[in-house]
Amino acid sequence: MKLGVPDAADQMKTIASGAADIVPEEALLTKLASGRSLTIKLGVDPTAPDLHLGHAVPLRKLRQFQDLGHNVVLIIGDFTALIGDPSGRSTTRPALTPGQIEANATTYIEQAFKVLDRNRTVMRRNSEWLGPLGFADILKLTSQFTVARIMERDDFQKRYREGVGISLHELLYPMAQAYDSVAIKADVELGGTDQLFNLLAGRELMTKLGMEPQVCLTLPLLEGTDGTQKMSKSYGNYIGLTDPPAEMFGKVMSIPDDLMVKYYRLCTALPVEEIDALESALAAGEAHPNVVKRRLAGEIVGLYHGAEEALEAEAAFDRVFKRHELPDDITEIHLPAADRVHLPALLKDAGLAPTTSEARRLIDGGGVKIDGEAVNLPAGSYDLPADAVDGRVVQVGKRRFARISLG
RNA sequence: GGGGGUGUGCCCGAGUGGCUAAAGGGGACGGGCUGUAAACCCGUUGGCUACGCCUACCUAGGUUCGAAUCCUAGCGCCCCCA
Repeated sequence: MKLGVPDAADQMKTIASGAADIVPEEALLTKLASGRSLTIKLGVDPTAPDLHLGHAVPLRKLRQFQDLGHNVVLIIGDFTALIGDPSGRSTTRPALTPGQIEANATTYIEQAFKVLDRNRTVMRRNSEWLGPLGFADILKLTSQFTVARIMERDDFQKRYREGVGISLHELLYPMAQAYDSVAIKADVELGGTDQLFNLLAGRELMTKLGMEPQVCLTLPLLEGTDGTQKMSKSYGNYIGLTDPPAEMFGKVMSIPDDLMVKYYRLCTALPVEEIDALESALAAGEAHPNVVKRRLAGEIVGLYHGAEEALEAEAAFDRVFKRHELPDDITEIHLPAADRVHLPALLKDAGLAPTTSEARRLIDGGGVKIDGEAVNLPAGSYDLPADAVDGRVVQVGKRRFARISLG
């Protein structure tokens, strides 16, 4: 064993931590034991402009590979984005315009390097090799797959059975992704559990073309802050990599307890043994969940913003939610002067409520405070004298604040 | 190519001429409890400076004093036959 490079079995321990499935495990062990630097592939769809912790899960796993001395090829699916990955989808994805794809790719790369090691990362775009393929090439490739095989896929089956439309081009997605693996000669490909089919397609295609097939490593999907649905911007349950520290801390604190260990495994850089210890302490009731969750939030914020910011975020959290004081970074909102202020309009203008109707409901429901005092207005009246709000902090719910200044 | 269905609010889903801004559920939001967790209880859930007004039941027309509800055309989706 070379100095500083763990042997295959030790590497395996780190790689397997948090992984959902490794197919086949022995093949990975063999590859690791060969001693060469492996090529680890991750394909990403530049469909969303902002990355969140869910996207970071495979990136973290890639980082572990890098730290073990392997090389990562990050494939921007600029060409496959034209198809739209049908994985986990109940309907056909809307196709993106090339402009959107470019913009998304740029921000993706920027954010991905918050996690990845630049020196061991190669960036490729799959338009490089998918773009030049002609119809004849595509026919040749499609002949490697059977309809029955493609239709084995859960989501295709489901959609077919339920009569939800499947566009013909969607059937080609797995093949396109498989060809990526061929193009870069991948040793291992990562993906979410919903990607297993696509990953296996790559393995099959490589075998058919006489190459050493890639190993498929799947990672669990990360549930969002609601604890049930997978983290996604469209569900509004995501924790963004670029969220400000205090917000990030708060969001982590709001995840269900049951999810803590999973988050530790998939979202932090803590050693496996330490996480195992935390898990058993929690199970035995020796550790208070709140303490463990605070640590988790601190670790995650620290990862993206630094240890100092993490401490500050925790302090800010305590100030607002434990001692019910005001946060220290309240947005200042300037509004034109007036003798009397119509509160619903003010809430809307200050961005504290989406509409005046919603603002009224919040007021009626006791969800609005001025300088910590619940606003209690007689029915049908929503006006306040100017000095009742000027220079004061208006609060909606527990986490929306704004300091108002008129003039 | 032919025949038959179906399209409701964030989602599911009632409603088949006026009493419907549209039952019920889910979700979401606000309040209580708390550890900004879960569970539980309560309330809200189209817009509007608002005891009223405006816009809404796929789209465009039409019938009617009056339509989400009836008619016509179009669009989407589904099923059966070929």
